[in-house]
Amino acid sequence: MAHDDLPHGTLTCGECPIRHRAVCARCEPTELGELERIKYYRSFEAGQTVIWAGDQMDFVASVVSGIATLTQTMEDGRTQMVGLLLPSDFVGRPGRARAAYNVIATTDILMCCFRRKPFEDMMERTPHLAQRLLQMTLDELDAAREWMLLLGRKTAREKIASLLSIIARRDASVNMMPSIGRMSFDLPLTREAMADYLGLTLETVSRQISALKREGVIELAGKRHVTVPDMDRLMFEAGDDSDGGLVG
Amino acid sequence: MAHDDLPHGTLTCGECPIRHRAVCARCEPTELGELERIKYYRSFEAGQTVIWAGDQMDFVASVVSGIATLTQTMEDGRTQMVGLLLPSDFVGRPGRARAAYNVIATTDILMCCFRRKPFEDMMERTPHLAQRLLQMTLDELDAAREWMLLLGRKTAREKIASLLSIIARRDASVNMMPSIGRMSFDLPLTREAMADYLGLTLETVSRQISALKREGVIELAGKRHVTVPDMDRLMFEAGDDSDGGLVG
DNA sequence: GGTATCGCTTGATATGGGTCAATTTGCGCG
DNA sequence: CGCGCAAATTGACCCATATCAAGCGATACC
Repeated sequence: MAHDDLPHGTLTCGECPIRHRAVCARCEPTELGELERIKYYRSFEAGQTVIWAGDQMDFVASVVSGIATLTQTMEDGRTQMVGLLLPSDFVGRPGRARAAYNVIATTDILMCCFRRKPFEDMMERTPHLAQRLLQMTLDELDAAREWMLLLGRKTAREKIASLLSIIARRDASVNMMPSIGRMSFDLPLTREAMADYLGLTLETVSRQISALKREGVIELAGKRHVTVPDMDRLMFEAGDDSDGGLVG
Repeated sequence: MAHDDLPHGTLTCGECPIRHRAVCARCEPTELGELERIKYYRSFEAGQTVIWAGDQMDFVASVVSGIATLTQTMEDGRTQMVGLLLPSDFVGRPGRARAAYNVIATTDILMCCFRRKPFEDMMERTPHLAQRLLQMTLDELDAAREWMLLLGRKTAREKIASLLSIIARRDASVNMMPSIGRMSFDLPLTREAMADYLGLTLETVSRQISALKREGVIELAGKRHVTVPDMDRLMFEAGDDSDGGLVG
């Protein structure tokens, strides 16, 4: 199977574009064949719960298309989103018996699943695979820590600006575009989902978006399509380092 | 070298007590010998910066004794703690050229360091080591996500109660004690550090601790020594699930 | 022994964002 | 084309936490 024919979201190596990230067909043809044998596809409709906190997880998976969220919930219903799963993202931790949070489909999604046991067995034997997963997990950890700064110390306005600039950048990286100057993209989340992500209420999200629009930091076409006339301005509003440098 | 003679904080296997966590002398004597050859010790005084965001990191390390914190900082000085390094915790991610945050010694600390390059080379060859690091990183990720819920959705009182119960449990696990009923421990952090951890101001931390004391949830001897008459009560105040179950 | 300092506590006041409630917008569907 | 409903907006009010400020107690240092 040629590298370019791989289904979107297939596990591939670190040299490939962002959407393919764990084991490379070119680098490891034998391993890829083995992965092919233990994989299957599952699809879920928007709103469906893919994994419930406490579930026995019998598979690990990579998102092929669509968007899902990881959420933590308190007994009284307060919820906090703790991660966003976009195409190519991996879910289901090898070695974990149970899930610690809910995975909920935001749009219809398709996932490429691997049965847990054979996947873990394979990981035992192939350092390359364990290392790729380690890299991906470290990336997630960095993102989670960045998010902790946002949740703990940023104002509502900065939180919104941060979220917009992150979505803009992920969008740009998928389309292989630079994320500077004027940019347009669709919001893949409702106001409520944004609020859960940012530790705010949906009313505050709405008010801050209106404020940014009123002040010309963003333009809105409909409720979901955003145009940012000047990414630098948005990054400034987000309170991020002006050098934009992602260290680490 | 007998297993029990290993210096506190040495990398060991998953079957060992919490303080020894990456590679096991009994399981992998050869590898341990190799690790022995590339390791050295470094100590830092309280307040010293061990690693500065943006640093080229030439080593990875495991905390042997003392406490350090991971912090993120914004340009205007707002800081958010994003991790706590206790004895046995690992820092310096293989494959990362630069640090993404500051590591600051809270007390005098001793670290067991491994030169980066040989460590990574060794990881290439030993699936066991990469897998142990993956496990540890997944644990950290779970903790980070738990923390995101706290930062985004908990009240000041719940935040304080959560922090106290986490410290109590870590303390108990180090001393191999159960973490139920009546417990005593020392706070390893100043009020300001607690505030940075919780996304609060130090005044609010102080007020909430006073309130918990006034209401009998905790007792204080001096400013740092805490006694919890009833862990269940504290957990209730923390807003955590009453079943106490750590799923995942 | 006196005093400067640091960590902490407590009080008074200000304010950002939450809460509750009323509309408005926009989209799917008969 | 208009109905119905969910999502989003906007307003009024309130409260939890931040901010600013004063004072306390222990420890270190001359």
